[in-house]
Amino acid sequence: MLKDLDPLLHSQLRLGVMSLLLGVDSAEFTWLKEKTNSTAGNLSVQLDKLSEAGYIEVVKSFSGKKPLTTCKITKKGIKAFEDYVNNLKGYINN
Amino acid sequence: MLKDLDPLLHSQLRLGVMSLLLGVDSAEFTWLKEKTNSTAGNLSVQLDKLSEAGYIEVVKSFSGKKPLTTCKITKKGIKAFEDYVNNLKGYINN
DNA sequence: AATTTTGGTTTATATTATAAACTACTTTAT
DNA sequence: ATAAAGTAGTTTATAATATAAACCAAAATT
Repeated sequence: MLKDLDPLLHSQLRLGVMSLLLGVDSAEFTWLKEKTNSTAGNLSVQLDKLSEAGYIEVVKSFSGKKPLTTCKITKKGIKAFEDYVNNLKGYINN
Repeated sequence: MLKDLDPLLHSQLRLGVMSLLLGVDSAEFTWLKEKTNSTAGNLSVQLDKLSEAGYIEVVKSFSGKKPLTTCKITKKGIKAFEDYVNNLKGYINN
């Protein structure tokens, strides 16, 4: 039967972020912004949501004197992503 | 690169409807309601949206004296679904 | 020293999803 | 015959979500 899709992941931008984070050790805000083609505001909000869900870890530091936001997917995030993909397959495979 | 996902299909209920319709010649409202586990109101609204986009065809008739709503996916709908799935793969494969 | 750029956050608005309330008719029970 | 319950939906109000506009602080550029 059709399983429910995690609403936190069923969002183009958040799914894009998670997909990108799966492929790297960690990623900077500006890199994610470029890769996802999003606005800074939108990305900021969505990163917060993923972070509050424990799907990613966000570290705010400085690169010299400029703020630097770095994101990393968590174990919980990887699991959620895998579950999401598995459930999604019920919708798209056949 | 990550392609945009058709917002009309990127919705659990509408995607579920389309997925179900792909597997049958046509389907009744009540069958879709059961299979998708949705409320009648929500389903009604989402079927309208799919219909207005030309992704499905909705025929309202009678079964004896009871109203009968029948849905069928269109060529345009099949194409949109296929495109959606292909774009989605960019997010979930790797 | 004014302007632009960088790297964001906050907040307001537009869009979307969902459920509650309603309509219209039918069937069943009294 | 009529009241109550069921069927098959639609309309509308509300809750949730996504998105962008406005903003902030510091740094770099002209």
